[in-house]
Amino acid sequence: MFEVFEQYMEKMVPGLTTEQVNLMRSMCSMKKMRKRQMLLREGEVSRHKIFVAKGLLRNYSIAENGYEYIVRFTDVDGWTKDPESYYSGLPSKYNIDAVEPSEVIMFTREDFEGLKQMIPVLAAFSENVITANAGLIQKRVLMNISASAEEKYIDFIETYPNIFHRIPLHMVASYLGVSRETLTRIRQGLAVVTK
Amino acid sequence: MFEVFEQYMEKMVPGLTTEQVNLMRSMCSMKKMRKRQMLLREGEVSRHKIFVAKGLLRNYSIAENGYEYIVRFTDVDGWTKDPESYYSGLPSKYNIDAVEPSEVIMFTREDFEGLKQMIPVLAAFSENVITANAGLIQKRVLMNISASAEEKYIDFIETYPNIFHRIPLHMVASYLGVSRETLTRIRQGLAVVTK
DNA sequence: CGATTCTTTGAAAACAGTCAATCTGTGTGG
DNA sequence: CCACACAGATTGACTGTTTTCAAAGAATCG
Repeated sequence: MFEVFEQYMEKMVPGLTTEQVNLMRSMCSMKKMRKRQMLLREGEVSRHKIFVAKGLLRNYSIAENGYEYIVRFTDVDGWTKDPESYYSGLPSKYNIDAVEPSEVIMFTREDFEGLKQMIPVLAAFSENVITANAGLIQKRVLMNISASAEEKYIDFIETYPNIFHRIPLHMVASYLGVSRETLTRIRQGLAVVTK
Repeated sequence: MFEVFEQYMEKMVPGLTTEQVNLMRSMCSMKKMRKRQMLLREGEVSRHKIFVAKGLLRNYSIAENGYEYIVRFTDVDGWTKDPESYYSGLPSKYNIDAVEPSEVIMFTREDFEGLKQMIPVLAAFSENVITANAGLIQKRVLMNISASAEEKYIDFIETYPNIFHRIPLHMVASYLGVSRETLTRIRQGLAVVTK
């Protein structure tokens, strides 16, 4: 499982030495997850940076009416956490679970801070990851406030071509903030045009 | 103008020495902005971290139909940039301008990276700022996909009590992704209840 | 004051959500 | 191997929210 992370880090952080990788290995925890298994529950504190080595995770919130709203998917080679709880140390309002059987590598905040002290290039890299994510989420906000349901759907399948076909339709709907039924109709409208 | 920044840094980064603050002063650029003055135009590269010492900034995108969609406000003691362009070095798709007469302190990416090397606590602090912002924007996405126009408006005035009364209604509408007219009607509905 | 800029109003139309029923595929246990 | 349960997807009718368009009414600023 760690090899995926190792290759990712070597690709993303060119100057990284073998000793530094081994240091990271000694500080991380690994976890295999079956489908639907939870990694963070509402009420718990998000204490880890989570790297996805295999599978697909989702961050979601459960509303009072029981509906699940998906705020984020994290595919292989991506990082996730609940930034709010991670930053504040307060209980999270979100959940994280596995959409597919998955494998993750995790670092507690304390350990990762220590690693950044010991591996200077890691600090810059870490900020880059978060900044890149911020760019993506800003784009998403823009779609949310400016686009129709159909445009949002098209944008989603273009932005995440490797995700949309792996998840059930109702999760796409939940991610877009659209009802299942509306999404069904949108897809049929598009299918006619495509034919 | 720098005093605001100095006080902010002393509050947020307790261990910071006077020499380190002076080092930051020597690396920054300052700018006074009149209302509507642009700080980043679509097509330019977002090269700076921007700290707001006074006033209020907005990040927005201009759609093909000419509408402006506001993806973010940055009040005093906040940081902004276009993360996508800042990260990639490619031209930005967004604009940043001043909603009020403002004063900003800016660091180029190169200079800030250098400062982080020289001031270790700065790296951790910087990541914290970005993480805290990520938490806020995640909450916003959740509102976007789960809430009605009225709920979004209420959430906005609760989340940003110091911003909503300083900006024209149509900017609130633009930020929420709602038409001006709808927002007018929502406010009147709420006003009746309040009376 | 005159010119923007901003806000409100009303009526019609488009859009998306809800509800209830049905359909489809998948997998499990008898 | 079949029957059944279950999760997921679709359909139609209806309802409700939000947008659009057009016009007019405040408010603000030089």
